[in-house]
Amino acid sequence: MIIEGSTPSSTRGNDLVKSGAWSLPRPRPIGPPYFSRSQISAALHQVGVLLELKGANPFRIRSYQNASRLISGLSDDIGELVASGRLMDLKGIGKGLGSAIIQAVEEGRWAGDWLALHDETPAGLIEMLAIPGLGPKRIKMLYEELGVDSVAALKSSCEAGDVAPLKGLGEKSQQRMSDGIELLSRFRARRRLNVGLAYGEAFESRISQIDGVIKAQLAGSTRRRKETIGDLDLVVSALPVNHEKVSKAILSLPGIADVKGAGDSKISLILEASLFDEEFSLGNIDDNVLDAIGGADYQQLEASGTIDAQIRLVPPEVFAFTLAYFTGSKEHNVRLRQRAIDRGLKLNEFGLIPVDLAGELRGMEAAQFSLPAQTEADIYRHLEMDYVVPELREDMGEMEVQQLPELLELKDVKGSLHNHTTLSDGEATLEEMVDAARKLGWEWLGIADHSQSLKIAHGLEAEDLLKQGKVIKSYNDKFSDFTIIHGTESDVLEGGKLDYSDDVLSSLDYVVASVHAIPKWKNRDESTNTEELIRVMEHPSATVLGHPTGRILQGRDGYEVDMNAVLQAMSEMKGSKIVELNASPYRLDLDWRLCKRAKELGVPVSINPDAHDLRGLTDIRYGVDIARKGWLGAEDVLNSLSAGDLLQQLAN
DNA sequence: GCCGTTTTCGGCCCGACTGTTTTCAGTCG
Repeated sequence: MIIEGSTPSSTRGNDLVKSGAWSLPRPRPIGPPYFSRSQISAALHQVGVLLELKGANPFRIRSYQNASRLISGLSDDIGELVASGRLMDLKGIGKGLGSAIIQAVEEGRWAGDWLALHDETPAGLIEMLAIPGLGPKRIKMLYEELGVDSVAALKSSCEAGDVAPLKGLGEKSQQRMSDGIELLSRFRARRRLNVGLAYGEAFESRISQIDGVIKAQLAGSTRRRKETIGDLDLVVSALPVNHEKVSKAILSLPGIADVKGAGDSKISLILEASLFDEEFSLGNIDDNVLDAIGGADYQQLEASGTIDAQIRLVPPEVFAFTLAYFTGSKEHNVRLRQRAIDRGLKLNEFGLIPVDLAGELRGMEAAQFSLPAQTEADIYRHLEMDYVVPELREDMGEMEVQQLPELLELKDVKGSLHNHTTLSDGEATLEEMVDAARKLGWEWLGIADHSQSLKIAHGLEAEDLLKQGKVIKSYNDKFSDFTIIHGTESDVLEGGKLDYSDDVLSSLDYVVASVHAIPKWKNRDESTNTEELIRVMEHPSATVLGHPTGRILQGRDGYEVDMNAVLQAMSEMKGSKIVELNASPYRLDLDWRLCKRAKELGVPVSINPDAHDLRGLTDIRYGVDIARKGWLGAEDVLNSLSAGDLLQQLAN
């Protein structure tokens, strides 16, 4: 496979591989456009992987992968982009890819060579890419030499000893493949941000306490606060004289299930839950979410799961460079290196080195000529840039923008709107939830229990909802230092209608409109869903669009919906229409890539833990992480408002 | 397959680790 950064590669835990949906997407019945942006992106990705297995030119493969990423990150409508002829203005889309995409979008037909690639590649080869240590070149060889075309066939070839005699392989490689197949059967998908942070912070803390360690810092996608984490990256600073000792100490820490490799500067491990002092616990999960991620077996599965970790051991003067290198996304790092090159400098994990000084020297040897950097901010300063916080290092505009925004912080949060109590499917009473919110230092709390139609979550009858309103009013009359704000999470009903009568709805401070009939919505096409969401939000009482796509991370994809169009429509509606950023680590929906879009359109964001118990309120931290990643500042979210200002805005 | 203020060909990031080798290929991030 070609060289990859810290973004998920085609070889590991890819959704397309996992679901077995490995064929080119089918066109819509009517068009153009016959394909959506995400379908085009998926097709490019697939073709890239198939080209790897065929042994194509690595740079050609990279073109497909770059294009896939480029297309998936667009905010423009793909149909419009094609129709207006702007597609080929994109850097990375040339004649070849451009014409293939145009043909697909305008005529609903994939390029002939793309289809041929699918036909000639056995599906089992794609499956084999998931085996650690096995890449496209060896898969190709195994297929050509032994006819191995599936994981099962590879297993028997290993057992028969047919693999070891092949050129470039041996007993150890054969054993490694056998072990890899065994590992595949263990839970090895990407993990959600909260799980990655739990492992990462615990491991970081353990390494920090090792004698001789100057500093240990979590890097990688966890530090960037991606919604899911492939593996952990840690950078450890220690004097070279201590490296051997520190390395030994790391390898003897608890929680290590396996050592994949250990050298002077790099240790590669598999961690398991025995890393934690206390028993690994998930906290309360609402039933709706639990269903989507595997039901009752899930807790067990999560507790027996593993996570890979890479540790880099470096001398102190190199630490900032290595930290930056293993924190930035591949794309951000490419841009940074280019910026360095433009200034006659070479940037890598060892330093920022003037090209004319280093000459032919490489790696650590060249690093002795590096410009000095105590912190990452020093590196950005050398490159004549403002410091870019880790969350923004995604090449999503941070390299071009004149001034980076001042981002939201957890301390800016004064409350959150969407939370549940025991009246519907919560685990804590109204009073308990309010106490917990006060302890977090909040000034207000929104209560939005489920509405009557959602029987499975004990949705409130109108009468009970109004009664709850009276209890809340008497509380608010009694206390002046805290305000409860009364709403509902109204189910979105057939035809884009809201639950409860208009009278009942208009008596509330706000209404979160949420789709729960996920199977039905997943069975419909994008335009129907998009129209229906827009129709819901046009209801005068609808204030907040709850978990906008219904996705459950690592559980199910959301329904198809053009969120750009929904946000655009919301920005043009009368009154205050707000989009939720659901802070539950199982959802993190609105996606961070769309937070930036909401900000540009002036649609306010409400970060909501959707708490079903006391601990659930603290999920707000993941919402703040994702909001920061989506470029949001305190002024872009409702959570930073005082209760009075919030009520005034909701009354609009 | 893409790109170009070294522009239509030749480069496209590159270092660590492993297992196979005796100088390197494959994998990984």
